[in-house]
Amino acid sequence: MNYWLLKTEPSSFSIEDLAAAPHKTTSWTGVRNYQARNLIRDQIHKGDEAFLYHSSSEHTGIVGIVRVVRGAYPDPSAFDRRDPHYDPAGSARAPRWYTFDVRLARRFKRMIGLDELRTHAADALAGMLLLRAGNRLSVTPVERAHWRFILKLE
DNA sequence: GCCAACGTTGGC
DNA sequence: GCCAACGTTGGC
Repeated sequence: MNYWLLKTEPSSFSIEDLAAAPHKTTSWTGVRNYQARNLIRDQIHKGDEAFLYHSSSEHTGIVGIVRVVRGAYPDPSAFDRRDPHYDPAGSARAPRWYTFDVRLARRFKRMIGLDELRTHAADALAGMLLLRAGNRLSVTPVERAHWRFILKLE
């Protein structure tokens, strides 16, 4: 089983939105970055767990945990002309973009802020991709040791 | 294949 | 809103 970190902008989709969704489940659509696509398509599997991270907001940080309930399948939003993430380059036969489904496992009692995570960047969380300067990848793997350490911060 | 221009991400 | 860091595009 693998661990991940998924970024979302709470102004467009927050953990509150996920909590209110049917079955507390959503499909993680709209990823249009090849590196993230490859992770989704090749490495994210049913049963994996991921931190949910709120980015681009007043308070940025990890707000909870989701579980992958369905592995990769072609992202339908890429085939929808009216969708802002529509991409005519793909086809049903040769899909370019993938999605997967997650269900809310639990919300943290408190947000573990980016600033707090950074205080451990040189030791316990050394090498964590989220903390690397200039990292913009919306889907990143999380090392098991980092995962455990962050859980203890809560 | 190079690289400048452009668009996006995301912290601040 | 600013801007640094990236990724993508497209001319050559």
